[in-house]
Amino acid sequence: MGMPRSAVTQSASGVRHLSPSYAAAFLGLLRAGEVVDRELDRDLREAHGIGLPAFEILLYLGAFSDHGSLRMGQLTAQAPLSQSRVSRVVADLERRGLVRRQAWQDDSRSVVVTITRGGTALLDEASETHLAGLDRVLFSRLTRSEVSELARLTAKVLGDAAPATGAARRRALEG
Amino acid sequence: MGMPRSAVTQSASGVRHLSPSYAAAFLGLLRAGEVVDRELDRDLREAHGIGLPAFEILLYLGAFSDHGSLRMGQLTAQAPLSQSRVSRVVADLERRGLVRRQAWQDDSRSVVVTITRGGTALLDEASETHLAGLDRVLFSRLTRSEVSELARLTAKVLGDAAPATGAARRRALEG
DNA sequence: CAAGATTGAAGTGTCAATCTTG
DNA sequence: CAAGATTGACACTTCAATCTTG
Repeated sequence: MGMPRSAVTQSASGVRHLSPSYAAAFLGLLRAGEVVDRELDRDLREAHGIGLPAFEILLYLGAFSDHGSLRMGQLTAQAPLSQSRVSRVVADLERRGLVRRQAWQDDSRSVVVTITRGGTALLDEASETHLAGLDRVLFSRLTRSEVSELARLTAKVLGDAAPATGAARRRALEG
Repeated sequence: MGMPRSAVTQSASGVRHLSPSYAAAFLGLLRAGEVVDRELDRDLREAHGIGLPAFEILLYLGAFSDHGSLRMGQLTAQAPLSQSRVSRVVADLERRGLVRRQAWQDDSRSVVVTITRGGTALLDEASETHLAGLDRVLFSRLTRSEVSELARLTAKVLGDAAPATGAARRRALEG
């Protein structure tokens, strides 16, 4: 199985390497991901003082939770960040008064994170920045059907393997 | 211009956010890039003690240069790394005896990096690891035409903006 | 002891300042 | 002063150790 023989060629020096088309797909995927990530992160930092990871956490709390609250474990499951990273980002958000942390009633080992009024306000503003950035670096460059195709291809690449923090994510989604 | 209105919807809480299809393309691109990068980096580190950035530098020297030599500026232009990062990686490679650095004859401000015999040997081995990893995480999951399509879409996203270290890259390619 | 979360140490990367040569 | 490269200080991220509660 695996890649067809034509994917690999031999350079003058004898080193086996990828054919141009395969190299373009590989390098393109890595660099496009980097560029989009970096640009959006920079936009948010310059305009609102928070990075993309912090923005995503506010977004999960503000837009994809029932009452603006999620436990740390749930956040770790959704964000493509390690448990320790989520912990540090949330601690920073709390320092800025954008979220609140409190022990969970049912099991005080868990910590419930709740977005504050100020956090919601920042989220609203930052969402506009984020959407504008996405349009600029990604969506304005593709047709609607190309967006769908990109979604399909990347999903296929990701396959079963859950994004980034695979094991932790799967565990948390089950628990 | 930009994205169609259908790309943005309004959640119960009133926050504007991406429609599922657009979110999938965005998140998919970022996470697929991260996963592929991370896996290939780990493969190389475990098997050969060098990361993906160092591997790419050896590859440029060993497979895509005329006599195994390139100036620092040329390396910076090709690798998606900052000038300072290239400097540190090359310094590390020299410590391990995989490359050699010497002042350039024509202009001793420049440094010429040359891959050593040991570096070439490591490159040969690491290339096999790298190709196997690429097959596992990327190419075995896509058909040949999907690989082409991914290359086309990511190139479109990258557009004029040169990958990562845009300005530096363009400057160096001209000089 | 197991689960949930935090923290210390270390790796990796960037920006800005610096050093050297033209 | 400008160009090429290196270095210092700092930011971000992860792994492993730790702390607390069940």
